[in-house]
Amino acid sequence: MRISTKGRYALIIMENLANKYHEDRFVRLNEIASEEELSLKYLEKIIPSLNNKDFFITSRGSDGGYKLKRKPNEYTILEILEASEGSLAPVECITSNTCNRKSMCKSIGIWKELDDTINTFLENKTLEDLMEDK
Amino acid sequence: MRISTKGRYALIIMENLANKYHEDRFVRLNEIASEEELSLKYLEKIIPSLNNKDFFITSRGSDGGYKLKRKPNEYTILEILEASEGSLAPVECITSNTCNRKSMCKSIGIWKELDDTINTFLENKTLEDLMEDK
DNA sequence: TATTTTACTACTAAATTGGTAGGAATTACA
DNA sequence: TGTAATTCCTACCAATTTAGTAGTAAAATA
Repeated sequence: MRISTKGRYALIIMENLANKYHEDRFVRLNEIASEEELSLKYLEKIIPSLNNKDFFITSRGSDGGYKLKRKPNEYTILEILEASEGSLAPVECITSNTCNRKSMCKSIGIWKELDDTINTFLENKTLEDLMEDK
Repeated sequence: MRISTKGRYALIIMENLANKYHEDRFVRLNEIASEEELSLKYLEKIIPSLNNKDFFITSRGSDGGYKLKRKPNEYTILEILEASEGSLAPVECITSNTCNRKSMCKSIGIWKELDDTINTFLENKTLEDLMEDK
């Protein structure tokens, strides 16, 4: 039941930007990639899912880059992970309703409670909780 | 962050046996497979991970099968899922220690807390919570 | 000895993961 | 005006994982 690199690297991108929030400048993705020792090309593939959620102010072209739109404590870890990974639900049937064992399933109650437990935990953590100067 | 069919079907096998616990007989895997509309051959592949953990009394040959060794409320959902899926830790570094970003990682604290949250929840649910007559 | 069942090993197709590669669009600046 | 820097977008790919199937050996019963 693992979080993939997509979600983990998304958190790293966000945390990197959070620590530069007060600098109020556009941060190049390549700066993040080299500081965090990650592939620029792979980060480029992860960032649209975050950008779609309106997490950033962006600027293209020379001297372009990304900065956070909101204050770090206004992003929950849950929304960052859901944006990058999709739903964190432990079983598909919580979100999709396509399971053909549904009528006979005894486990669904536990899966829903587990899903709630995970979501509640991650909803109550924000980007600020990841920051250095905390 | 999904539980795979291995874990889900393991829970189904255990729940099926739990509901027959009072009958005190060896239940053939084929009986479970047909009642639960799952492949016998696939269940055969899942069951060794449970059997290794000493969950069953087994008997081979004609009239053989499986029965639970303990009472249903003496199996936690956590131990069943860990037996079938392996660790449920949301990131590998919680169990393995091989991550090369370890010194710079800001997220590890959150992952550990999440892991604890999940484990605590599943430790406090037992097979009995899945049973019909509850 | 024949049948039934667990136990064990090998194989496989499809999906997912974790990337790489290349180029178009946009902007700053010399 | 042109060049470099950067985001944005699409296509590709190798390795791993998932979700099984197939076949057979070993054990127990009748």
